[in-house]
Amino acid sequence: MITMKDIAMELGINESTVSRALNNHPHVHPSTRERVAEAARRLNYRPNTLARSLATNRSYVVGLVISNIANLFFAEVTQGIEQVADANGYSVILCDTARDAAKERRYLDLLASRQVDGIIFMSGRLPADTVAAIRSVKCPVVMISRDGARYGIPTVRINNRVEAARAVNYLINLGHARIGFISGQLDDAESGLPRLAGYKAALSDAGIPFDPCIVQEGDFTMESGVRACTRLLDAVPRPTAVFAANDEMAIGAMKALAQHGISVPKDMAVVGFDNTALARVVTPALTTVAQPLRSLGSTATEMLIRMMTGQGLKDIEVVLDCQLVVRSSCGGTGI
Amino acid sequence: MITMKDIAMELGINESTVSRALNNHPHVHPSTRERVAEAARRLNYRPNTLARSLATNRSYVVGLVISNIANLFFAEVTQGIEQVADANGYSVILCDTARDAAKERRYLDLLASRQVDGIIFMSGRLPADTVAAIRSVKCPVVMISRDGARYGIPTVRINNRVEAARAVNYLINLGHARIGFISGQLDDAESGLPRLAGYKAALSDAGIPFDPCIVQEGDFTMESGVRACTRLLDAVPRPTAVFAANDEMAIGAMKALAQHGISVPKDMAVVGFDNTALARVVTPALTTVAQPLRSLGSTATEMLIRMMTGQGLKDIEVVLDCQLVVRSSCGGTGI
DNA sequence: CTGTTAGCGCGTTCAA
DNA sequence: TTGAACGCGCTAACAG
Repeated sequence: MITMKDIAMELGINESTVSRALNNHPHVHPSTRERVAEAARRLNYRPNTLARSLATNRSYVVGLVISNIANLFFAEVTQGIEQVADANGYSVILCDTARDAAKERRYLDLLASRQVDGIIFMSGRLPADTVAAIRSVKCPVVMISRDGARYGIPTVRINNRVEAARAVNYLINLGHARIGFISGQLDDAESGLPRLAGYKAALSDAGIPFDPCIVQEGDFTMESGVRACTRLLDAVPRPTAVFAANDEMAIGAMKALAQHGISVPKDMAVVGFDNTALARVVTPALTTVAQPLRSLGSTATEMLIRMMTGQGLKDIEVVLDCQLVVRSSCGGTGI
Repeated sequence: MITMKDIAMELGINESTVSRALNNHPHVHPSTRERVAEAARRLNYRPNTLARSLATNRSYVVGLVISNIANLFFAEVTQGIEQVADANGYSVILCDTARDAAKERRYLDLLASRQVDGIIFMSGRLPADTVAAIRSVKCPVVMISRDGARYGIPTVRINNRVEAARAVNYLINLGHARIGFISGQLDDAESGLPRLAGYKAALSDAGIPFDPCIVQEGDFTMESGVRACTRLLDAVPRPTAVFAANDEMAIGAMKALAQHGISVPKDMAVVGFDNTALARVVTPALTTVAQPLRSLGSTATEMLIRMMTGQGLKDIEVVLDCQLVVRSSCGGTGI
């Protein structure tokens, strides 16, 4: 490995002069600056970021703690994060926790050891010890789609209640009065309960009575969507539309409908939530509440950068809007 | 930040003794070891990995250069990589190149600056300057699904020719004699040409003449699959089966068939390639050549670790097998 | 078994 | 504008 010392010796000057020249410090003679640059090029010098970080106490690395990178939701958010991080000179260390709370804490510790300048967290629930682990890391942390603001942790999220209501209102405006709902786990304080609440609120605002018989709990998997929808089909009267708390369950619902020979959207309208690539790929293409996936990532990263550079935040919580993307599962044209 | 020096002073002993105790070196008195451990716990000591890496010249970080993390193919491979890396004490720096060759080289340079112990590369083609950039990084590199072996770079891959033939043979055994093919870009030396070659070989082995009219080139996107399949439907005689070089195009094909009222698999069998989550989610669920996605990642990482720890490799190239997963697009039962 | 010394590569004083 | 000296936190070599 070739170091600053090497190019200093090569030029018969001092190491610190090399450092200053390479880092574009103000008071270096143009000629020395040029000689240093030339020598660096010629010797194929590569700065050692580790040493620099140790000396400056800034690593230009951010940690990303995520529950499942093979899930399109996280993968798309991750892309937004990586892009903004890189554009600002930061590298991203990827930590996939597989929803294991112990692993989450281990990763937080690891990242602290690695002297990351900041952390983006979007994994798991927030029990007391996880919050404690986050606090014990001394660097800035931003959360995505979690209830971090309650603990004073800067957060980027959507308003799940409002966005779920958006979907239901759309179905109501389409003329549906009997709308089934496939929820996620109701102990999920983010995508579970709030989306159910939004469903209820929209019905209530429209004067439609709430019928628990046409609410089925799933677990965000396609298979659970199949089962939940199958149960919904037994309800009397049978719903004319189904809203699912995420796309995978909505897709499962469409599978169940296909099995029963029920045509979408002629006999049943289906709406999902998230708008990962899955939504546009299924047949018929899925109408869905589109989360701004990349924006969740990029916005969070921008917040984190402001914090890492000591610029401070206007708001501790940023709420982004979703958009209803109408596709053929609901009367749109599809691809 | 609390350092080894702090806990050394606290205990009135020497810094290096602390280091040895913390690192479980052989010759330390059990009692001092315990006192050090206790003090470390009490003071909430966290090792500074940066400093350690600088001193030992090993960072326990690997770089991952990938073209698109929001693509399920890469996301699933990435999960395999991260899992094995973490299990062996390595962290992963994620670099998303967006298929930009300049960005690839920039990232390689960055990773070298960050003193990564190794790199996994699965992005883009391999023009001379990319190969040069890879060589100029002095750490071990492993490639996935690329023609790296030709340049002496250890590689994990599948045999695209053989695996494509596997799918076509399956269709032939099902009784199909007129099998359309939707290829990827033919200038893709990995998933393009070889898969076409496998298609041709399987036909030839079965004594079925090759008809260029029922081969259409796409670009691996769903939309291109729609267009290609639409063209295939005009061929006379019309194919009874379609094989697409990846799942997205196969899904596009199924969309086109649905638009034309052609029932899958009754009137047309469809087979794809890759087996990302997309394949099991579409309706009907897609029969596909299943790449061992996580294994590609984990195997590559295991190779890399062998290299980084100086254990050497048996083979410079590891070829993994695929498996045909039969789902309802082809006569299977689907979900 | 433990202390001393030196050094990893770089940034940053403080003088000159 | 440059050089000399020191420190970042940790590991390693050599004594003792």
